[in-house]
Amino acid sequence: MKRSDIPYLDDLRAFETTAQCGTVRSAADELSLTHAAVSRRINRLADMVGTPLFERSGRGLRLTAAGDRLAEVCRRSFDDLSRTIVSIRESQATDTGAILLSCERSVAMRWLIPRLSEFQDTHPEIAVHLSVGGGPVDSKQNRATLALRRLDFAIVDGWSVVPLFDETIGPVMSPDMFSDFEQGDYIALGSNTRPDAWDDWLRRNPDAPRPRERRMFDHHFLMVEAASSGLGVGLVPHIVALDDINRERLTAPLGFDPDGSRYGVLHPSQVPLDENAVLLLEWLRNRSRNI
Amino acid sequence: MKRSDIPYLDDLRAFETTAQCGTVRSAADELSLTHAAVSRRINRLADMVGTPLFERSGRGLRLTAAGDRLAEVCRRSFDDLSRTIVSIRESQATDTGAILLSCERSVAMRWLIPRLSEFQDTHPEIAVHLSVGGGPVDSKQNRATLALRRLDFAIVDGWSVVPLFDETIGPVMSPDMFSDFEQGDYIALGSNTRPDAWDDWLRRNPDAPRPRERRMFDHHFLMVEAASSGLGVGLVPHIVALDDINRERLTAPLGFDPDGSRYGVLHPSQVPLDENAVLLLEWLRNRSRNI
DNA sequence: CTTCATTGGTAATGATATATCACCAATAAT
DNA sequence: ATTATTGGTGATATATCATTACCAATGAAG
Repeated sequence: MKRSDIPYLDDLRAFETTAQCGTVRSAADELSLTHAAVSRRINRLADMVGTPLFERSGRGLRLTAAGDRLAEVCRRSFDDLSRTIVSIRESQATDTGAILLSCERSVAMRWLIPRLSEFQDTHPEIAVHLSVGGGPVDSKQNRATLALRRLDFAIVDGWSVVPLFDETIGPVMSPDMFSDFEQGDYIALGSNTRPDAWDDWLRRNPDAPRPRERRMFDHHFLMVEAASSGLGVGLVPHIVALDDINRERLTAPLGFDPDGSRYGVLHPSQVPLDENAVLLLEWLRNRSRNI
Repeated sequence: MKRSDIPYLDDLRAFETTAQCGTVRSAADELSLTHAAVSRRINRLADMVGTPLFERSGRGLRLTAAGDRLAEVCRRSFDDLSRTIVSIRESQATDTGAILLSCERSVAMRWLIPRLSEFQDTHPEIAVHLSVGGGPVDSKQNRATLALRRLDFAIVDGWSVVPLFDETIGPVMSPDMFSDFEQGDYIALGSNTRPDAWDDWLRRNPDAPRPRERRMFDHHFLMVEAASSGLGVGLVPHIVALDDINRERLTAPLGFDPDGSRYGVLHPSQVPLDENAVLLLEWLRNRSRNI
């Protein structure tokens, strides 16, 4: 993902504050600025996005649809950042001895957390701090952390990789939607995090029934939830659908095909893993053997 | 939440790029800056956070534990922002006629989405675009949107509120953890989004068994998932635990008590709701009648 | 209808922030 | 020992940006 699309935070903050306050002038008060400064920032942001964020309504402003979406993402992101920063400020050196395990959100929710209690039962003395986040690992070297990742990026020097299993993806749906799916009477559910997933899959599976319609979600895990709730057919990794298939909340009539990528655990190769981390790593390998 | 804890985006971006690249100099190249500028930004950010984000390692840097956490939040937030911005750029006027329904993440996943298919079955012609996000509603007036919210903030002028139900919260756990809970041999699972939830609840329920330990998650829905997976006892709103209780994946031995707040649907009062939105609103009221 | 207090938008200017250019110290490889 | 890296820092020139004026448009009050 290119980051060239990110404007200045100060612009975003001015915009978000204005969205909350409702008027430029009250936002300016809140930010200890003049309304002129706020106005400039908002306009520059709108230029950058390519769409007006506000439209005039009487003597005030109202958000456009695009502005509404952006405002909500801003608020969430700022909340996340703010919360993490105060949390870091407070929890100085609280994490003594804990293992930091980083993992993608969907995998954490649908695979890791449901199995983690087993590990905790056998090793109650080991504290595992779970940190959600995917994508390339952050730096050449960071803390003695394990990172469970989809290996779709270049491995940075200084990290060791323990491969776990191949990623396989396939269409999944609520069992009572199977006949609709066979007849091509289904909505394809996608996520904006992997926008080309359906196109790629349909190209590789020319005989599969074509979707009647498409529907995008902002997050992968919302899409999975929507699939198990019968809103349509989701294209998901096997690992994420596993438990719901066993519970018969989902079926995968066409099975799962490898998409080339694989999952693995990354850890810094310079610093040797401590014994707790080795235990967790071994447990991860065992648990993922039959996927 | 005060937003005074948010530093400049340019600092965050310099930090995040450095975390990804591994060295200040390569990050400076990427950002078309000199290494001096990047170094300054990182140091200022570290001052703001109150903790060193990097520590020297040979001639390079490595993230500290705090830096690691912050880097991951930065990456996620930037990805989110970047993705929505390009998505807004592309999808100009794609959302014609769709209802925008905004809803908190946890409630969307554990309550709304599982029920939404029912609404879609009876009204397949109505497209509902779901947008996750909670907290105060953004502007005095925005699009013809419905927002399902916990009403723990001041209602802005220009919005109408349709109350739905009172919020009740209570401790929930996997059924086989019940005896441990009774004996006070349990881990209290909390989320950083509502850090005082357990303290408040324990104060209001002095006879309830006290937790042996605490464990915080970065997000509410991770905590709920951890509770149903048997990692401990979560303190969650009834609406979020409802389905898992019916499926007997969770029990709530002490039931749920009102915590003073309530849920409702917000919509702009100036613009009249179109008929589709009225249908959705009515459906929401019916579905939430027995909570 | 007029007046007045709002609203947001904009051009020019001066204050502020900041990137650069030097340096330096420390490390690693040759 | 030498050289090419790394990151850090002080002074200065630069460029950003907030302010101060203004203006147009709207809505309420008289």
